[in-house]
Amino acid sequence: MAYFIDVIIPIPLKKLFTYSITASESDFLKVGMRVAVPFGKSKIYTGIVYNIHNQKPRVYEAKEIQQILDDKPIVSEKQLQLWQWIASYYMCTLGDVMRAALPSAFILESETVVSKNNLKNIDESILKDDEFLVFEALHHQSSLKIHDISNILDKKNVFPVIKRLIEKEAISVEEEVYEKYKPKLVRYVKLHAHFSSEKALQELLNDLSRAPKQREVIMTLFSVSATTKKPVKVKDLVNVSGASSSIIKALIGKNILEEYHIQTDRVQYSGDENEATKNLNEYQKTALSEIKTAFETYHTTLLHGVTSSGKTEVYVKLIEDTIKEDKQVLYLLPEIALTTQLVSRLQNYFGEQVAVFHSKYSVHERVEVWNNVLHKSPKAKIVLGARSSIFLPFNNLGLIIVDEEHEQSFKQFDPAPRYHARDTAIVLAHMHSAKTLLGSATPSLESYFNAKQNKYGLVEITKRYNDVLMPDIELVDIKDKLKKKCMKGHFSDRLIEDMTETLKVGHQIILFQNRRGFSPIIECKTCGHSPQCPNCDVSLTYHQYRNQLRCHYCGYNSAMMQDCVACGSQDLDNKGFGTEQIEEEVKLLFPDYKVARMDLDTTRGKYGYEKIITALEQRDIDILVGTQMLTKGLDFRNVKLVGIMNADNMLNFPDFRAHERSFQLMLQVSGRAGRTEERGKVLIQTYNPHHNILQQVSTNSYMDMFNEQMNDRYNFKYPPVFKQIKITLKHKDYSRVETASIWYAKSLRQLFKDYVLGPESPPIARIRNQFHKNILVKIPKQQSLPKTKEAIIKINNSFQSIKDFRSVKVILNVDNF
DNA sequence: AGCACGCCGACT
DNA sequence: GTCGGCGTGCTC
Repeated sequence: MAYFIDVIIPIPLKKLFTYSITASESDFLKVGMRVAVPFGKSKIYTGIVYNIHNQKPRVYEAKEIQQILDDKPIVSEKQLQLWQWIASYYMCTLGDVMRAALPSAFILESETVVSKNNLKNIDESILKDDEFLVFEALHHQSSLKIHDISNILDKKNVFPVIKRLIEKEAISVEEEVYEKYKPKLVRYVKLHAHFSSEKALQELLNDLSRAPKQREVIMTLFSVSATTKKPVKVKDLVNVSGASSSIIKALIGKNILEEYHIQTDRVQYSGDENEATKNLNEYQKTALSEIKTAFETYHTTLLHGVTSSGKTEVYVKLIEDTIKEDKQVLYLLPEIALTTQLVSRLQNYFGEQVAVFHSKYSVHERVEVWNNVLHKSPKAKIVLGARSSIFLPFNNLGLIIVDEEHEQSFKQFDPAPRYHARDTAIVLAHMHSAKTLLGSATPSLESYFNAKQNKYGLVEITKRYNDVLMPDIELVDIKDKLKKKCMKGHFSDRLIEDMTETLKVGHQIILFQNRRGFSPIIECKTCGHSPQCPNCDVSLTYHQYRNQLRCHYCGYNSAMMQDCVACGSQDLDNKGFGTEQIEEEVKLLFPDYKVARMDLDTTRGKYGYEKIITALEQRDIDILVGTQMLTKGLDFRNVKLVGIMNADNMLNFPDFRAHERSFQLMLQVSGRAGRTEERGKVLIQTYNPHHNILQQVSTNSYMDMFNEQMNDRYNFKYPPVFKQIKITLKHKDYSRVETASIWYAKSLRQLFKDYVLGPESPPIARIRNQFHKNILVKIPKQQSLPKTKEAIIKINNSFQSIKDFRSVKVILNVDNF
């Protein structure tokens, strides 16, 4: 009997690939293990075993696998089920899901390594210039990677050169597979076994009397191991004894000390004993018992609690209950809200049972968390993580909490799988018969709608913790202020007045401006020219601190010019404004206070974000200017005033969710004001104070907003009333995408009639030199979603088979909001 | 996604 | 006449 396996390979290809294995390999292999398989002419990929069978492929000869990489599955059957669900729901391949799901250290790829052929003497005169360069380099270095060679030759396609060198038998190539994960080893020392007897030890100490330093080290080793009663780390021994590591090396060399390594976790929690969880107030208690009751009927419950109502404490109680039953908890948060603040808060209660998982962790750290979850380690009973943590190998989930449920960053937009972590989490919970709790002060319309439709349970907390009042929100009409000449730059007299007052009593201020950089448009006052990105259809944004013009879509940058490139005039004007400019103006208005800025540009790096938060907490900052980063569930005790510089640019954003988002954003920023005792103040500057959303924000009326927005969604057939799939086509040639998208939309219309919108060019029609076209398919509730997707896939296949359209990139985005 | 193959323009 | 551009097709 012949044996075969079907394997998932991390490339965006629909199919699984079949490889042949031996009988003994088939005994050993299990679904979910990794295998290294040859793919194409020369590549070796990591594949996940999807199934094991005896069906010989008919039309091709299956290759043999190269190597088995695990002795136990690293992916469980439940996970593969989830992968399958994601692939079919979000219309992508299993390979796409695999790429997103596994820590990159698990996905080994081969690299071509070039080395000199020593078996033959080469007459260097037969080599051409570039061939000689490579050959020469191999005299200095035993092996070269493709990347090195392209550096040496300074061109990207180096394969022809390599090919010729192989033909001349000057070099040989090999595919090398790297294990990217290396366990972290810590060096320990102990006394060598032959000094275990009293007598031998005495002799040793006598022998060492003429080497006092070494003797000292041995004595220290004794005292350290006597006090700690634990193995002694080389590092500790060096620290305590004050001896240099060369002395220890000498002792190891003389076989007096023995060196050994123990694998340790890179991520370690070192903290105090666990703190008892806090007692809940009346509202929290009610909420908790309501959630528990809701869970008896519903798999998923929405907790709608106003900002600063103490939702976290409620979560903590639920977590406590779940781990008492010896089940795992997944606590999902938007990436940016995963701060030390929250992590340490949870660690105070649950100590080292809390594991953290997010994108700023190194590949090594991620592998360790993965393994801890897989092996049901007590170190990973509670996983606190960003959206990708839904892929961890849970085997016994009891509860998933999705905090800040309304955050759009739970949805992955760019590479496939374009999944929504909140929705995937609910599916994941189902698979484990676990419960999901969604929490937010400003729930997304879809979740609140689901709760209203009785699909989810609904629990509300309407009071803030300690009965602090909701902040007082005031709208400032800047159109009026401009007319009356009461504006200083972007600041109204009202805002300046309140800022002065707040600073005087020693409180802090947050200013919110939803746009980074200094000013989005530079315009020549003489000819009206404004510099554009060469790759995208957008104006370049001026960033003052580097005196640069930058594109926020492709990252293009150039130095700021002195005069207009079109007419040479020096009269350049800034239009619009960003965080940088606000920061600048605040510094001029309040020169005696410390001002800082928090946006993408100031928070790069692993701790960039935390530095600012800590500074604010320690009151090293009086006024913080920032983008929406500020909104993410942070607890700033001393902030009493929040200023929203311009509410209009977000309200006018061309997206059906712009109003809902603006409401959420403004209420969330407002929530930063006055979180303890005193009531906070919020000033919203706007040209249009009568806008319904602004009225709803100022009166904190979620229900009004919900009802009004839902009405629009019914009328205009938008989610959550309708489902939708967005199809984006990209190509560098405009007329090509245009014809392609017209063809695509026409085919869709034959099936879905008026529920197809477009094709339309998005507001920014060209990004990274690719022209975009969007088509939107709206799906009424009664229409089958799987069947709709099938039909779209069919159309997509016919599209791909048209020669002219093959080069057009198609992106399918399910629930593109 | 890679990567090879194959067909056309611009250089020695 | 070769080198190297990228359009096209395949990968178990």
